[in-house]
Amino acid sequence: MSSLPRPTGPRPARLRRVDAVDVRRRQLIEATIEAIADVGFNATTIAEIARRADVSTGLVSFHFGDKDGLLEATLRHLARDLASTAAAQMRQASSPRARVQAVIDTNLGPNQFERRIGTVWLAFWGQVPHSPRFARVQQAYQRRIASNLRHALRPLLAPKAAHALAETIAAMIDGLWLRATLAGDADGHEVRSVAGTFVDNQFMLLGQSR
Amino acid sequence: MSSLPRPTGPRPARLRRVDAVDVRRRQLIEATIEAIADVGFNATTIAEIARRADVSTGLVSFHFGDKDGLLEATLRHLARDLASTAAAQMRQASSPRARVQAVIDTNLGPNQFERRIGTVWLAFWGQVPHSPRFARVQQAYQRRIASNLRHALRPLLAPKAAHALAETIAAMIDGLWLRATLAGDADGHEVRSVAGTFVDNQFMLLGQSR
Amino acid sequence: MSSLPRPTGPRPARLRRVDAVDVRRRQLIEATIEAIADVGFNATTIAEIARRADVSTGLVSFHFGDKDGLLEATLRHLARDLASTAAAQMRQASSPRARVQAVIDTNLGPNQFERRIGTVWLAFWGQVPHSPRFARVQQAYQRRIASNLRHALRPLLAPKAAHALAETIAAMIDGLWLRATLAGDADGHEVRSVAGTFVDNQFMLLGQSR
Amino acid sequence: MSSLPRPTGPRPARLRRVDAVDVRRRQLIEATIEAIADVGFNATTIAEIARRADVSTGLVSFHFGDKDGLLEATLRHLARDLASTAAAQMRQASSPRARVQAVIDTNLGPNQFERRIGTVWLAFWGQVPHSPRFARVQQAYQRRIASNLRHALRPLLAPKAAHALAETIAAMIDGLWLRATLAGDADGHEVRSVAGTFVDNQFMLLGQSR
DNA sequence: CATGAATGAGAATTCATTCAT
DNA sequence: CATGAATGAATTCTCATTCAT
Repeated sequence: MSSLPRPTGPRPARLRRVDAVDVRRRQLIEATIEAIADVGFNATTIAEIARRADVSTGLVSFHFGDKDGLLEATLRHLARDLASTAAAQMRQASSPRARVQAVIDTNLGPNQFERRIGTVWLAFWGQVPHSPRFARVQQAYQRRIASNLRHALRPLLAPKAAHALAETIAAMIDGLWLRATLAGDADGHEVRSVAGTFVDNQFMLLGQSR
Repeated sequence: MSSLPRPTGPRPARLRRVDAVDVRRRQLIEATIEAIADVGFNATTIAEIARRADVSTGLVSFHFGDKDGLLEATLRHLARDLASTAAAQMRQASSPRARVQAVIDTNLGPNQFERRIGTVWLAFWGQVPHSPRFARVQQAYQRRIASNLRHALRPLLAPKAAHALAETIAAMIDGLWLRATLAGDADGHEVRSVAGTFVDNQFMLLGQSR
Repeated sequence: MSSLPRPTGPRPARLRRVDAVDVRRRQLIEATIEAIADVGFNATTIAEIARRADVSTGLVSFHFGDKDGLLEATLRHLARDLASTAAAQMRQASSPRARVQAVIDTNLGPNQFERRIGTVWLAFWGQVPHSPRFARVQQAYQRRIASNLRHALRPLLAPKAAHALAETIAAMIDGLWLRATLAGDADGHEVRSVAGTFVDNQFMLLGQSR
Repeated sequence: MSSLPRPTGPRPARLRRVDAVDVRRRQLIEATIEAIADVGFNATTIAEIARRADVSTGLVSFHFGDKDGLLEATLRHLARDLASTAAAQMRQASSPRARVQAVIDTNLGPNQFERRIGTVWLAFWGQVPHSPRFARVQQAYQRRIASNLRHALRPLLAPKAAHALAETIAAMIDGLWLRATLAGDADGHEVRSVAGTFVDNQFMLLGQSR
């Protein structure tokens, strides 16, 4: 309608096709997360997801092939989200202790204690042992946490010791998260401080053992 | 058919009615555990369970009302199993440290790392946020661990500190278990030693802080 | 209700379980034949079949696994029917010529020209090139016709010549049947006489060539 | 955009509009034939056809209205192909016997034994009894064969006899084709010779009966 | 107590068709 | 002319539950 000369360049007035598709995919993934959080894994049907995303049921297969494809994309989305948060927090930390705390804050951060997120992770974990697709994503996530922690501890410890402590801290993080989520605790504050104290203690012991 | 008076006494030749029923219930619960472990929560149908138990599908509703009843009974069975193992190990422990170790050995014992058991717990946990029935059982289990640990630590610590340390140890136990199970590690040995070392460190710190 | 002593033996008053199951299977197969004849292969849905058999849709998978299983069973039923009719007619024929006529009468008999039957065969044949299951049944049927004809001709001809003539007669039978069915002709009478004349001619030629 | 007068004449540089459209239609029809031959009638979806023709799914409705329109056009294409081949072969034949042979060679020619073509005819025939559109095309084809044969036989026989023999030969042709196609035989050579011998015999009998 | 045939609601998936771009 | 995202009805298959035997 405008008679002004369109600026040449990569930017058209409307959303580009490919972007619109990405938006739709995101929309379906969000709807999936909400459905799992609200009604659980079993009750999360394609119809339920489509209803929440306000699209037709057929669209899921169009964009994700089948339900499993959508679920895997959803799990990947959750994992990627966590990873990018972790990366951002790690960049801002300037000491080993701070970097460890960054990992803790990411994994036990408020986001992760939202009912919306926590129950979804839990639901996926319940499927992991019987879904190679989920297992792959889950393993990548698990390795990334440990790797982040090892990297943070490297300046202080020999590789083997760094590995052991990283695994211990990772377990503590996951355990605290798990118990809080299963108990329905919404508050991550106390949990984060427990984890912090735990790490402080470990670092104190490290200082002594030197 | 015999009109002779039945000898009263400790044991009739045949199984008493009530015992036969218990055997059937146990048989169905075992089949359920195996089915969940083998094919996952979603693929565990009544037909699948009945096939494994070598009974007809109709029998489930007879003994457990409906599928959900069977599942809840199965979860209770798992929890009770763990509790009785814990009680037995606790009785034999004579020091606070040994009692803590008993909790660790129970929860990270070989049983719990059987694929058969671990994936089943995980599967149930995935349902906990959306099943009040499961949630109740799960909460009881979670409280029992913490209570066992608090009881073990009471001789050494003030109630509040005991509570905090108990929660920390419980989190460590669950975290180690979770990571090992999700990663498909079958070996509980290493995990138990990590937990032991962790507790040793905590006790060492306790000694210092006095 | 009767107080007479039951005759011991294999025959209970009511239908035996296994017989009832057979009746149900037969019922579903008949419904399938009618559905294909009436509305065609594509429009023959499980719901349509169940409606005609006056049972629920779930019963199909219970008895035949899936739709394909029912379709294969239906094709086998048609083929077996034809085979048993052929066998009966062959037994009553006392000369080579009569035996050939028996094959003709079976395959071009009134049954085969019922709309109910003809269109169903045709529908299956359309699927044969893409269904190994159907192809197997079809091949068995095709071989049986040729074998019947060869057997009838054996007293008159050397094996090689018998084979050739059998194939020719079989082709004539199938071709007549096909054209009549495709044209919607309900009348098998004319077709049978054409086939008969054709065979007479062939036999006449045989007589001359000797 | 050009305002120059288009040069009238035999051929413009670009394809004319109407030709380009014809090319597209042909392209879609060929893709349909290949799809039916490869995956069967039921699995031949519009998406499958579009994929093979390397166009979008929407194009089908544009050019053929709907799927059924495309299928009918495909069947007509097959029939027209056969008819034009037959016409060409007939023109070159100079005797009644040769003209009959031309019909045989056309209908049992190598083309018709290509898997690509044979299974497609068969698939359509399976639908004929339930599709008036297909039935019309099929009847036209069937009549044409018979008419060609009658025409070839007219110099030798009275109309009634010509009709009868034409039907017999047509049945033989279709029967041979059918059995060969259903059996998956790729070779038309043997089949053509069987048909030839058959006709020779018939002609010999004709000579005798005069 | 136990069986297993039968039901029927509900789930995933497919696919012809439409339509804004 | 052409695209392909979107729709939504139709279909198959699954499965917890019931109930006559």
